[in-house]
Formats: sequence, C-alpha cells, structure tokens
Amino acid sequence: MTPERKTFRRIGPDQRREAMIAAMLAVIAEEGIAAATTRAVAARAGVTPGLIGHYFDSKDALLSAAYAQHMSDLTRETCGQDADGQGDSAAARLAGFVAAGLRPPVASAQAVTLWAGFLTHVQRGGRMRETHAETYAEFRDHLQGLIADALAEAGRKVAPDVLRRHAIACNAVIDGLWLEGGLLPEAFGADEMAQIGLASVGAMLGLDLTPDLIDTRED
Amino acid sequence: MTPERKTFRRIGPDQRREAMIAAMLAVIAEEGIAAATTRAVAARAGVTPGLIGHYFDSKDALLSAAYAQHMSDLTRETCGQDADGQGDSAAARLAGFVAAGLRPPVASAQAVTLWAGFLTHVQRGGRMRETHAETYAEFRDHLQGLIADALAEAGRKVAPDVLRRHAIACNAVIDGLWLEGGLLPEAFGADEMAQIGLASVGAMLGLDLTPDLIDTRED
DNA sequence: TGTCTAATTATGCAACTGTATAATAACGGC
DNA sequence: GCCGTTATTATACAGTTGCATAATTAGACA
Repeated sequence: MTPERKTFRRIGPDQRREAMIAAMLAVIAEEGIAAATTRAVAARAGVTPGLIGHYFDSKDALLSAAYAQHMSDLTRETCGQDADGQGDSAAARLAGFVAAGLRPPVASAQAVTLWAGFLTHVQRGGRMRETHAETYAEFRDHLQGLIADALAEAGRKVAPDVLRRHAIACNAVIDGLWLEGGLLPEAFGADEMAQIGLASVGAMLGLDLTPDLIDTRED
Repeated sequence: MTPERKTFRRIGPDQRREAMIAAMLAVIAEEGIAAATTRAVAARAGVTPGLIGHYFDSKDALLSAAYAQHMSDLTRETCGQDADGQGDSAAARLAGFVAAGLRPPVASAQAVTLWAGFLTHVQRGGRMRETHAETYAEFRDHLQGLIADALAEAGRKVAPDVLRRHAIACNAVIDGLWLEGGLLPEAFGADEMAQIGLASVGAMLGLDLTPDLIDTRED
C-alpha cells in the first residue's frame, strides 16, 4: 500500500512545450479561461503541475505562448487561401480571403471562445498586447494589399488614405461577422456569414465578389 | 488601543445595490475582471465584503447585474439619438444611430474593456448569455427598423430576408469598428471610426449618409 | 428617551491558487 | 550493464478567494 509514484515518458523538450500549449488552448476552449489553472492545464497535458515551471517562466508566459500560437493559426488559415488561388484574378483572391475568414475552422465558436478568453489579458498590456497589435496589423495589411490589387484590376486608382479606410472598414465587417457568428452560432445559417461578408465587402468597394468567383472546392 | 470598528451610514437598499454595481463596473474597467474580487469591489463601494452577500445571492449575481446595466447603458446611449432626431429624415436618423455607436461615450476604451471582461462569462452560459442574446437582438432590430425606413424613404422596397442581412451586415461593421477602436485607440483618428462607419453603411445600403446629414450638435 | 429591526461589520474557514524546492527515475552514452 | 544528466514527480507553503456565521450599531418609530 505504499504510495505509487506516477510513471512517465520523457519526450523531446519542444514536443513537451507544444503539448502544454495545446493543453492550455484545449482547457480554455472547453472550460473557459478561469478554469485554466496550472493544475488543470498540467492534468490535460498528462503531466504534473510542477513541470510547467520547468518549461515556462510562469503561467503567464505559457498563456502568452498559447495566445501567439492561436492567433498565428488563425491568420495562417485565413491567408493560406492566397497560395491556392495564385493564378486567379485579384477579385477572386480577395473573395477567397474574406470567405476563409468567415468559415470554419477560422470562424467557429471555439476560435471565438479562445480569442475572448485571451482578450482580457491583452488589454492588461505586456507581451500579449504587442502580439495583438502585431496580429491585427498583419491581418489588415494583408487585406489592404488584396483590396488594392482588386481595385487596380478593375482599373480604379485610389489614394492611400482612402485605401487605408477601405481596409479598416472591410476588416471591421469581417471581425464583426466572425465575432457574432461565434457568439451566437444558432442565430445564423451555415454559410450565411461568408455570403454576407462577400456581399458587404463587395458593396463597400464597388466590386463584384459574387459567389461564382469564390473557390468553393473541398480539399 | 482597542481595535476600532468601522463606522458606517445606512442608505436605502436600492442605492446600496446600485453603488455595488457601480463599484463592480469601476473595478473591472480600471483593473480588469480578474481583479474584481469581492474584497476589491467591496472596498471600492466603501463597504465590507460580507455586505455583498446581503444584497446578492453570489458574486456571479452581482456580476450579472453589472453586465445587464452596462449593456443597457450602451444601448440606451446609442438609441437615444432617435428621440433627438424625430423630426429628421429617416436617413438622418440612421446616420445618427451609426455615429452615436461609434463615438464616445459608447465607443471608448473603457466601454470595450468592460464588455471584454464580461465576454468570458457570457460564453459560459447562464443568465449572462441570455442578457447577451437579448441585447444583441434589441440592438439589431432597432437598426433594422432604421434601415427599413431609410430604404423606404428612398423609394426602395426590399424583401424581409434581404433586410435582415442588411441589418446583420451593418451591425457587424459597427461592432467591428467599435471593438477595434476600443482595443487600439491610438491607431485611429478622433472621429475616424464614425466617418468610416457612415461611409460603409451608406455603401452597403446604397444610400447617401454624408456628414451633413448627421446631427453633430453638442448637447 | 428607549427599543426594535435589519443593515452593516468582524471573524473565520475550507478550497484553491501559483510556484519553489527536493526527491526520483527515465534514458542516452560509455 | 552501469552511470550521469535532467526531465519529471512529489511535497510544501504562503497568499487569495468566495462565502457563511456571529457580533454590532445605525436609524426609524413609539
């Protein structure tokens, strides 16, 4: 009846770090950030709480790493459309980007839940605020480039500040639809947000982003 | 040197409740929701922690009440424009609504901080989720009515589902601009969000919501 | 002024938090 | 097969949290 010590496997340091980040994301997504204690995250990762301190300076450091990873995943999955549609027209690439940001896996209750959990810490400043600013800028700049190309393709030339405002506005619609769709999934149709997003961005830019331009093939 | 007991004043139960809600909102806005402990809120309200239990079933109940109050304040301040512009054209009332939602005090870092703090709890379900759904529906329905009036005024008749999508889209731009402006205040000009919002909503609906239609008088 | 009510304070507690430290054992190199 | 390194576990601790309970006292009413 001697207390048995837990058996374990040693895995590479990088894999262990990633496992802990994945565990943190899973706990936040499923039970909320309040439940993401060191003990809960460690349990999810299949290790004991002390190990977190061995790989991260603090719980906040792990949280920061998880946030950076989540945002990186989201932007990669959204921007990834471009690689696929490199041969298409600029309008089609813009449409693909908009739609990708408003369809799973980018647009999902889980993704929004994660983002919301981090939001509080983003506002408190520090490393996470920097990550937020960087992510936002990267996303919007990318969108701005696509808009510029699409407008140029249509033979329209716009001043830099007008272009900037277009990017801010289009980014806002996408963000708003993404957020509302994630918060109240049952209030909207399956692909409704993507369609509304395309129609809205098209109307704001005076371009035709009709569905037949979108790459809807399943990979 | 006997330990002195804190002196206090009795105030009406309603005032005490309101003071506690105000204290909760103040603490969340200034120090984040993680710092909104019963002790911190009580201290801010000038009472001892135990009194919270006397007026609210639990800390969560107080949090719910504070959330409902905050959202109620925001919608009232946004919709309040209508009363002022009752004599104006439908387009002007729509423009006033959009601009009101994208200018202080509705659009402010503090308002967004508060909203963000609550967001986590909204997603966990319960009373706060209901409040969220109600608030969202109320806001969007109001917006939809204004859009319908403005379109009718312009002699345009639209099907109900088209109208619904317009409301979802316009609501999304407003939400997105409101959010981004609150998260990164330094990234945008003073009245930039309101102007972008008006231009975007106008473009999406095919209406002219130019600045001269907006009621910009100071009260 | 005296008395009653309940609003308010004071105290205590059990659960949980993040993290530091020491003990242990897995696994690669010899 | 042994050994050293260090990844991993076990344990401990001080601080904090929400809340329940008992003790007080402010203020209304007679």
